Amino acid sequence: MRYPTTHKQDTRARLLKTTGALAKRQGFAGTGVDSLMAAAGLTSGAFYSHFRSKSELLEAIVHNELQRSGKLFHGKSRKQLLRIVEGYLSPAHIEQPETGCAIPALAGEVARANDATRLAFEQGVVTLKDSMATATGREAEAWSVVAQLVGAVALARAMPSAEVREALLEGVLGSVREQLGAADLSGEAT
Amino acid sequence: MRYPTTHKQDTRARLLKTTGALAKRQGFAGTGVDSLMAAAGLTSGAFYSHFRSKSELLEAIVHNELQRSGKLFHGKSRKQLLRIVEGYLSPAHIEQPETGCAIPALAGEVARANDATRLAFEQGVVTLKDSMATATGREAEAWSVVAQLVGAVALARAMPSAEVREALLEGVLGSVREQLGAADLSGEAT
DNA sequence: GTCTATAGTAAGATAGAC
DNA sequence: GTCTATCTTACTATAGAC
Repeated sequence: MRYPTTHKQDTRARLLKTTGALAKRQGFAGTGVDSLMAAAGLTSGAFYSHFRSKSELLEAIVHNELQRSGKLFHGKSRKQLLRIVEGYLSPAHIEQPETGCAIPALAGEVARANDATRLAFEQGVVTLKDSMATATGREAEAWSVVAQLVGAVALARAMPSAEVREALLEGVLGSVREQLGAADLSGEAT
Repeated sequence: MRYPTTHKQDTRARLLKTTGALAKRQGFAGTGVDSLMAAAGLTSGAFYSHFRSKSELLEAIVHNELQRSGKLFHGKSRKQLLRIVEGYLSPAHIEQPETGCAIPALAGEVARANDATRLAFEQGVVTLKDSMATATGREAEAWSVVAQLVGAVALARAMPSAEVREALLEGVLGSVREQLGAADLSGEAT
């Protein structure tokens, strides 16, 4: 029985989505090929028709996820960026890593991954920084904002107390608001 | 043959040091009990005389490491904090996670650990934030500084290009300098 | 307290049927 | 392209000798 020619790329796209979500929630190293494939309704035997190894999957996930994140921030106005940042620093984003940004969720594992994976990660992060720079003006300040966002989410997810988490998120949000120039938004277009 | 009564606690201290270093470099989940014990010159059989499980070890490592970090920042003057921050954001710290701060190195794994581990982590982070608050004045700004430090190190370790890493570290350092009030350090004691 | 040996499980990856 | 079955290796954890 033949499969339609689009079947493989469709399956690959589905795999990237489901395995990306699992990796962001449970960690990539901590999730076996078996579980990764089961999440997409397949068995581990089929895995190697799509990826040569598990580390190649991580590379594909990072590429896919950071491209998605990049598009979310790209070309946005100062006002729109502020909205996105508010969502980024929200309790909902802390509690749902599987649908959230891959950068804080996977940074630790990417640091120990191969060059191709780290390069894909870097390109995504730089794109994000560039988007931020359209609002901050200065490059240096854009890096400061990106580091704050990533650090805040990574920290908040590791801390059990809701009060502490909220103090952290609120503090960082206030600081980022200033850096994005929220003060002079009143008479600005979209 | 009897061991001196201090032997067990000495060994435990040594274990916390060596396994902490390994966990910070290779990741905790990615390092087997065998390797962890071998790093201290012991075999895996002896592990369970010191810890009831591997997750109990993580808890002990986090407790030990964050207490160490806490002491490094505690009671320091604005000027001293600035020095420490410069080291924190240095290429040396990025390249040597095993001797560095456990917070960016282990945050991802702690986020998926048990409550006791996450609580120990949180207490360490709050202590660090409190130390920062002596220099920033405002609590919110102290959180901003802590998030920036952690985010910058986590990101830098995952990015392969030295140029990009340095732009990130420099940008964040400049921002943190301002928040720590580096401008008015001229006529200040120690 | 530490060793060797091992139980039991789960991992990454491959082979061959359909 | 996906399945089941399996190889090999590594893991956490335990048992018993010293």
